[in-house]
Amino acid sequence: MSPRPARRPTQADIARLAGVSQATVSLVLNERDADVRISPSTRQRVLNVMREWGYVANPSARSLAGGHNRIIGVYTFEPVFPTTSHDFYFPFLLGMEQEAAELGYDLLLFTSAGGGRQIFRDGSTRLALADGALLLGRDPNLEEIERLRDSGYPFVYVGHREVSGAPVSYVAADYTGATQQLTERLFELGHERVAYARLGDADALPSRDREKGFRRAAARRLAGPVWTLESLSEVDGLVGEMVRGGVTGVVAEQQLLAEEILACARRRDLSVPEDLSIAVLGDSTGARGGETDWTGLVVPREHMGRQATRLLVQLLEDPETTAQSENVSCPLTPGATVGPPTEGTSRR
Amino acid sequence: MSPRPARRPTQADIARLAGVSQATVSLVLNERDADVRISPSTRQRVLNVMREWGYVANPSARSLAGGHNRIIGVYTFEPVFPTTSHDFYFPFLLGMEQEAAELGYDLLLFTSAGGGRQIFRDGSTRLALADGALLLGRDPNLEEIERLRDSGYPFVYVGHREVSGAPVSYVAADYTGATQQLTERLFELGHERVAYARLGDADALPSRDREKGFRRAAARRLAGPVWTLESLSEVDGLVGEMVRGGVTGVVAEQQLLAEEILACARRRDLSVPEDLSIAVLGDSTGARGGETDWTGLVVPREHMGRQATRLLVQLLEDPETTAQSENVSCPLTPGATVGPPTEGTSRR
DNA sequence: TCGTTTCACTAATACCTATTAGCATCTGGC
DNA sequence: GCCAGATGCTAATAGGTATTAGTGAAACGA
Repeated sequence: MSPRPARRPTQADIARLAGVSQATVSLVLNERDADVRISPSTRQRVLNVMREWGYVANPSARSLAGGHNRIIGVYTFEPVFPTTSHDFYFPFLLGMEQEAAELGYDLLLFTSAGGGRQIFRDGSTRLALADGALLLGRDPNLEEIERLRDSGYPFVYVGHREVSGAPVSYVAADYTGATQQLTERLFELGHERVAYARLGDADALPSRDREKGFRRAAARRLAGPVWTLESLSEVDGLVGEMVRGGVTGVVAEQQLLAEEILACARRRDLSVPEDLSIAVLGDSTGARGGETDWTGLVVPREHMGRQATRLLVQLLEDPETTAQSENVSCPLTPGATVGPPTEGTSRR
Repeated sequence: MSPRPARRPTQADIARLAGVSQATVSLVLNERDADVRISPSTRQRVLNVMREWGYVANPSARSLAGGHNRIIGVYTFEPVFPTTSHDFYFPFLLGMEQEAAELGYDLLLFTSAGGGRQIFRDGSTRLALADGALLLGRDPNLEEIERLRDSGYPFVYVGHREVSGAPVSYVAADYTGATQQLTERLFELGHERVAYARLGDADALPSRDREKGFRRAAARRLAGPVWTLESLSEVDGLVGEMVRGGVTGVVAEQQLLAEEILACARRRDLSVPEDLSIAVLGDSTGARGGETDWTGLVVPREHMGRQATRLLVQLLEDPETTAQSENVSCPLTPGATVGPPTEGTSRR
């Protein structure tokens, strides 16, 4: 075995040592027999020199010459740490890793972006180190996404995402469909007035998607109101209004909100699910009070990660494809917080 | 905003559109004012064209021109899936991600290697897509490691690793030190005869490291025997021998073995830790029977991941550095399975 | 012997960026 | 007017690989 080279050997080095041209080295390396003939003795000589000097092709040069590295980038709009954040991202990443492995792609995690995360810095972006990228995060910078779209760089957003101008590709959970099903379930069980409650911003897309599903299910029925609360301190008053207004079923957008509704109902000696049924539209990733068997939906994070990866590879391998959006359905969990209303509970 | 380009614009395109040279585009992009002056009007004109056409620098070209992309590869010798395997790898990955983030590097997970994993394929390796790589796995191909070493490609192995020829860099858990401490702890508590038991291969490096620690602690004492078992069915006989031989403390290499020893001791109405103290030298990653408060060591996976990443970056940023090995100490867990022997338990 | 085909390569070039010596012009001081 | 320095660029080249038109030599058949 030869002494370690001071720098990594190039094809030009191998060519000189084997007494052939650099083009021949490339042809031998890439087994281009169908196009250009190489004699067995020349081939063997080149391979021997490669092995002896530990030649490794430079992927940057390869990429520059041919265009692709089969690398998928993963960019998050928040740092993956602390751990609570990691719990949110982990199932997505798991799905992405599995699908990338099956499709023969490697994953480049953009960990270096640090605290003040920007896709573009100094006029360029590290995302371009990968053939294309998967974007995810709860509070993304829309201008950066639009700029990335305009740059022609292939990417898929994980989550429902609408931007100004031309559309972007995304894979979203079908919150609308799942919320509609849960709400219809309440009506089918005999609940006549069903309300919708959320905590915080009504304009966020996932929030609007869920409300849309609720309104669809409630279209031909006596719908209950849609409430937007600023803080948990308003929940007790809300439960009071529900009782007075004859509401026997509620669809709660966040698990935290659902838990508070449950607590207030118990304080009022209301039984759940008979006096008040509660369906929850989110599975809190920091699930702490694991005692309640909630009726609700499961956010299909792992499956979304897989789907997004598959869609991105499709975009990469067929550059004529325009922006695509796909929905992944949310499984429902039957749970114990939704059931038929008590007879005579039509408190009107 | 101009229509999306059929292909990504290059610096040559921007130069033509702005009426300057490609070199000027590069200088503007990289803010090279200290070296070459660019007038404000020219700068602005170039920046406008870049923004208008969504120019993104090609990192492959950048790398080829300048040499580094600040990417660390992560290569595992087994697929990261199924999930049991992922539980093993996850803490290492967590440490690596954190350290990479702090040092300003991105992580490239080599997911595409698939089932029949080889570092080298078709004369090249995808590892070279990264500036350097972290290797980990329980059953690596030593020839491939040696070949990689000889290629001059920078890497660090996670775990104690010895190969023929020149050494390789690695970061290992200090099993020797921790085992020595646990064994000395038994002696200090009054145990006079302490045995060592393992299940399976005595030649594996982590096994030898642990035994080494045991022998050090036992050097000036009445050491108990070192047992190597083929299967769990031999454990009952072993416990019988311990009783007859006056052994009151045992250092078990694997948690599975320790659990079986505990079960056999209970069947013989031996109390733990008084009649028989059990120290365990591994934290099973598939920890299932979480009821026992084991005295033992913690494998510092996350810390090892961090350390390996730090060492690799050191190798990358100082190419004159020779192979390094570092030990990460294993924290001890006090637990409840080790305590003073019962008075008069000197059953001899 | 001549023309055609086969064999086995190679010279040149493309890919895109960063770097730097070189050059033309202008300005200010003597 | 001459010279030195400042200003503002540019032409050329390096980095390493993949690709292909072109070429020289050998073999074969008429």
